[in-house]
Amino acid sequence: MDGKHMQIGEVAARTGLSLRTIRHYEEAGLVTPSARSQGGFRLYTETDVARLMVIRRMKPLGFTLDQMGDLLDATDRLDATDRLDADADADAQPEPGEREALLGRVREYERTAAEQVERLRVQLSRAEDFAATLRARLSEGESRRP
Amino acid sequence: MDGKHMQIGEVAARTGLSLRTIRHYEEAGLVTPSARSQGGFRLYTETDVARLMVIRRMKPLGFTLDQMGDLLDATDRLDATDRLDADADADAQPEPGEREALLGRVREYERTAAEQVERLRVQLSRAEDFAATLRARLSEGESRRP
DNA sequence: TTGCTCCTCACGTCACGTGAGGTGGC
DNA sequence: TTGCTCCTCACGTCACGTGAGGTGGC
Repeated sequence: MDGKHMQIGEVAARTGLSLRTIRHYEEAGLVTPSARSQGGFRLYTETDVARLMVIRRMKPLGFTLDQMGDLLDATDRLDATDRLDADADADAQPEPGEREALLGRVREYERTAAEQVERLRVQLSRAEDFAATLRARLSEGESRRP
Repeated sequence: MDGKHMQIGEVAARTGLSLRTIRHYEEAGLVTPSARSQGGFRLYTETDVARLMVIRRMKPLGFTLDQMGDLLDATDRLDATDRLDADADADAQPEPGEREALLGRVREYERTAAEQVERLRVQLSRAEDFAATLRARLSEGESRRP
């Protein structure tokens, strides 16, 4: 542990994800550890952990792993073209249409994300409603035999 | 359709559940249709629909179907003992411990329901957080090439 | 008879959980 | 050498989705 690379256990503790889940995300192509030890242990960087945290934030929105992978890919590419712009390396500019296509993909996800937030709000209010009903049923039941 | 019995399609429309889901809940022992037509069509009453709505309200809380069945069973029995009390039919009183046991079970579910509501709140705020990040990323990306 | 609704298998899927049996590394 | 952490299969599970092939009922 040199502060640069973490084993999967530490990553799990920090992200709140299970080892199996982290490995599953790797199988699904979402987050590949930046390195492996000679013995085959997965070694993660802060960047890897950040990526896992993004996924964790997305999960409640009900996206499939494929969709999350697609969105991560789009934002990665967008970041890459941004960096090319910053470098002002005219020869390395991406194709003119790509940037717009990427933004369009991300916009789509932003739209459905907003929808899913609404859906979550509905679920939350339903859940609160249910919890209140349970409490009412309980106090009613408890008052029957004082 | 005489207003008393509904076929599964109407129940699905009213509850927002799929036909498959309603049948699945039946397999799991949660809601059995009150009757069948001669041809084998499932026929539901308003009570059946109400039960399905309860399940729908519970779903966001992340209970398993088994737990929902257990809770529905407990509240059903509680309602039954309440009705016995009301009838004042002394011979038909439930065993003395049963009522307390049932209330205990319901209390447990009420406790975890409250916990899950908290969990949902966390998820909602994470989701909002993520949606906001996406929006920020988008307006940043859009302003790069005006 | 034609449609639409429903029926029962039964296999598929998604996101992991859960061992089984084995090895790395301080 | 002992522990603890990690590894790769690989099967299991939960809550349904999705046909396949067939029938009910206005």
